Amino acid sequence: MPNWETPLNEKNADAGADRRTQLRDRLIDIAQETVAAQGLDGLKARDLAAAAGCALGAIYTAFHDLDELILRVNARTLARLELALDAAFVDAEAEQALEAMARAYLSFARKEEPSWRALFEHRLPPGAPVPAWYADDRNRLFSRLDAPLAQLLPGKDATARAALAHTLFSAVHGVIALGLEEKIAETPPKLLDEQLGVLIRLLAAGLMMESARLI
Amino acid sequence: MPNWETPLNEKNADAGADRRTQLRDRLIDIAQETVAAQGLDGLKARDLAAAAGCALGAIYTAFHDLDELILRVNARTLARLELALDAAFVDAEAEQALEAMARAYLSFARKEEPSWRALFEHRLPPGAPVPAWYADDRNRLFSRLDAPLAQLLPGKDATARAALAHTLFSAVHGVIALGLEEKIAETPPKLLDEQLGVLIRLLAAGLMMESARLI
DNA sequence: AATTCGGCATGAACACCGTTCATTTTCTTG
DNA sequence: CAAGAAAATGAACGGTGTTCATGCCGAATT
Repeated sequence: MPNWETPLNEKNADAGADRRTQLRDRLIDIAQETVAAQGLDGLKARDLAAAAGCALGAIYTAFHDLDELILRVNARTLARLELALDAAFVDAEAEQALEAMARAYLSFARKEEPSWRALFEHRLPPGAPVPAWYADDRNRLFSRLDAPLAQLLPGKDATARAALAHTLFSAVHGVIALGLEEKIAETPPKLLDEQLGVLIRLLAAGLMMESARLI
Repeated sequence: MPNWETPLNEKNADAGADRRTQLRDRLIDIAQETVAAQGLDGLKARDLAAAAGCALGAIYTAFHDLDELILRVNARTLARLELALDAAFVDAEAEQALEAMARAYLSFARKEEPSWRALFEHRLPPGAPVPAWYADDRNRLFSRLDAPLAQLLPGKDATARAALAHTLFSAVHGVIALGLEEKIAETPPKLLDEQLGVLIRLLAAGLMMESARLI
């Protein structure tokens, strides 16, 4: 058991910890590039160690699992996705904001398809709980829809709005996920653009009606 | 290369082929049970051979791959799903039929969650084409929506209707998939029921408006 | 400064995976 | 019944993630 409690008075008391986080970051960087280029299945412990210039076992001094490393990579992907959604968020009309975010989501999925797929392909071992920091990162995604929905449905309370945000996001995700999935249908890009527009038009019409009913 | 072209005049000329298909069916049966109980990851070649009472190599006399076996298992799952959707298809009002099918889809996903997940978790090796027989089985799913949509939108042509069916199915699938995905949100069952209802109400309202516009 | 000592990086080794193929076994055939 | 072809077998292969006895190195002590 290391002497964590009494760090010595040296200036580089926890130099070991520094090198640890340095290695962590380097491994996450490389894993991120690997996943972006070859998908989750392209991530191999030995290749990763070779690319990072460290020993195979060193990976397991920085992370408990490869799963933990993958969650870190996915967290970064989520952060990039948030940035992409925010960039699309023109706070003009609520309806247009929702459409812009849906289009941005499709655009991101296309541009970073392997990384985006990794968000949903990865499963932790059965019984392993999702780390709180990852759940938070993910929940922030849905909250992006909150402001437009509040504008569109002022009568709804916050929890109902959060549930609706989740539902709308899931619906858009479903269309995009199955549309990009070549195994399911191989939808031509133009058709997918069009069908996403159809979905949004249908949902928007429904929201308008909902809004009218609540008034 | 076996002498397929000239089966001999014996009564059990192709006894080998019979035993082959017999073994195939037995392996699919066992794999189906395994996937239903433990998910795709629970399917191991050695366990499968042991359960079937055959040699490890015998699996590869019946199937080229484990992937091929998995596709067969998934095809059976698709067939059961089709049955479940058909059972829910009360051909009364189109809107109610669509809702009933969505509810039946959620019910099936809950009752056979590991098998249902296997439909979407499984990926064939990169570059491998999807067998035509599997693509057909999958396309039949969407076609279930065609009749209600035709009733609801008589103006739309068949290809547009097929695309719309695909879109609606995908949206419902997205809500159910992310709702059942504990990694994403752990939606309480009652809330998921409710949100599926919300989605259907929104989409139905949109379809009504679409229908009105087309007339 | 020499010497001990403790903690950490190391990569060979382990358990397990899907897949193959030399060997054995089985069956058909002349 | 013998000879040959055909098919089943499971040990072996190459690959995976993970572990842990080993040796190294830097710090503390005499």
